[in-house]
Amino acid sequence: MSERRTFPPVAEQMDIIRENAEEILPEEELVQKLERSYEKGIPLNVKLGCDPTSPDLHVGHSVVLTKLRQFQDLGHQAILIIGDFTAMIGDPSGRSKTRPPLSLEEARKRGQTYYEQASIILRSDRLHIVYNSEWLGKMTFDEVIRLTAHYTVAQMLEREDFAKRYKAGIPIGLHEFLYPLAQAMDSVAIRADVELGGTDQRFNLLVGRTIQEKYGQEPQVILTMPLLEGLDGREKMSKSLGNYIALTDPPEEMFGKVMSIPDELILKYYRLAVFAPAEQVAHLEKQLKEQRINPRDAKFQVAKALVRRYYGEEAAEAAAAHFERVFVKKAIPDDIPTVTVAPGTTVGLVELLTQHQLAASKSEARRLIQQRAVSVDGEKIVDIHATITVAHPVVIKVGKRRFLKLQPSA
RNA sequence: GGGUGGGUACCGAAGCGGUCAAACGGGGCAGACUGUAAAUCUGCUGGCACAUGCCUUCGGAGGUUCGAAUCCUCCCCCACCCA
Repeated sequence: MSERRTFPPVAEQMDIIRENAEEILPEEELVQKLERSYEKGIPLNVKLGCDPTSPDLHVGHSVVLTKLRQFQDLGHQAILIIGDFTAMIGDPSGRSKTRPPLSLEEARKRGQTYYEQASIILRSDRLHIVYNSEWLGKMTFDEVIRLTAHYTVAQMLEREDFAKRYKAGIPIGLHEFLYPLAQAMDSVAIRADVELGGTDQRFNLLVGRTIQEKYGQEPQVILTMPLLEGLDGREKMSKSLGNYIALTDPPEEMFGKVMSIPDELILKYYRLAVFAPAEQVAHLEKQLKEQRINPRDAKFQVAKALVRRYYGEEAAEAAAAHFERVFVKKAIPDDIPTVTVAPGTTVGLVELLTQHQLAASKSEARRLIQQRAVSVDGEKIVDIHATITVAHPVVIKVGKRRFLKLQPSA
């Protein structure tokens, strides 16, 4: 922390920082902070808090993580706060439901995974990881009371999701009011200069400013990033809604998921998930608008770009080829799960589907067969009593994307 | 502490003694179609057996009844209003 760092000129930094940002509040303060940092050679503390409730990071998280990475690349100090303590509260931001709280231990464990996955995007130098139980866990009751005295119920109810829930008669746990305050204490503890978050974090981030001031610090600047809709195109991408692309999804999966987003989201994904340069986004937008490119092809391009970002060129090509093959040409992919069985074994199709997780239950397996979703070696099977004898390799297909190969053991 | 309205399948929400595995919507899955795992249309959507059948489910525990998601008792939980 002590060695002097050099930074690009402030104007240049601001251009990068503004890229894709939804809101920077207040922008002039950020410029001042940057100027001071530039002159003194001291990096800004850029905070990102994460709630380790769901250990799987997805493309939605990547939006704000990428912004943090940009700060790192500019020479600033990223501070990733693992909210192991706050996870016990369960952040209600943007949700209309109370979240199930987590034990400290469990939160720690998930925090570790979070960190591992975040480092797919972040660089490991200029990065501090801290657990907020370190300071929040030590606060005494009277310290907590003093903290809460800085805010009023009416102020808390300004937050949209609280207000909504209150109006709708949906419970709000008292502890949930403590969440923004706890998060604000994180900013105090690490002396944050800037805090990043999604737009749904706006309120919490602003509380940080107020509280920092109350504790005698210069308030942080807040920077919010747009929220990325999930695959359904309506709800925010989230694990619990299952509409997400995980950072650890294999290339083909990633590709396919992008192909399933509604057409209207193509550009947004290009911008926020791929973080493509503004000119390229503009170019694609123009092509789409003038109908010089088929939306399918545009989506194809975005899907490829996303896979390329995480897995490189080769994987991107392969994933594209796979998609082309399986979904456009409806052929069989080259690498499908294979089970070896004793040659000549005869099994009921229904049993087979359930045994290998191609169907959740026998009833479902039957339903699938009746709905003409199951084929064996390219032949639709409609008889629920069908059996299969494995004399040579047999390929079973369920729906569009579930395959299984039965291989007689040699 | 008092009052009122509630707790139904993955979610929302009807049902208020048999015709209830439970309307309807969302979600999910499948099929058709297509430029895609988009959109649209159609079907399916507790489990087991499939021939009619059986089992589990409507906050929990008991009870009434030939028969309960529906009635009664106690309990737990939630919201709102009053104090």
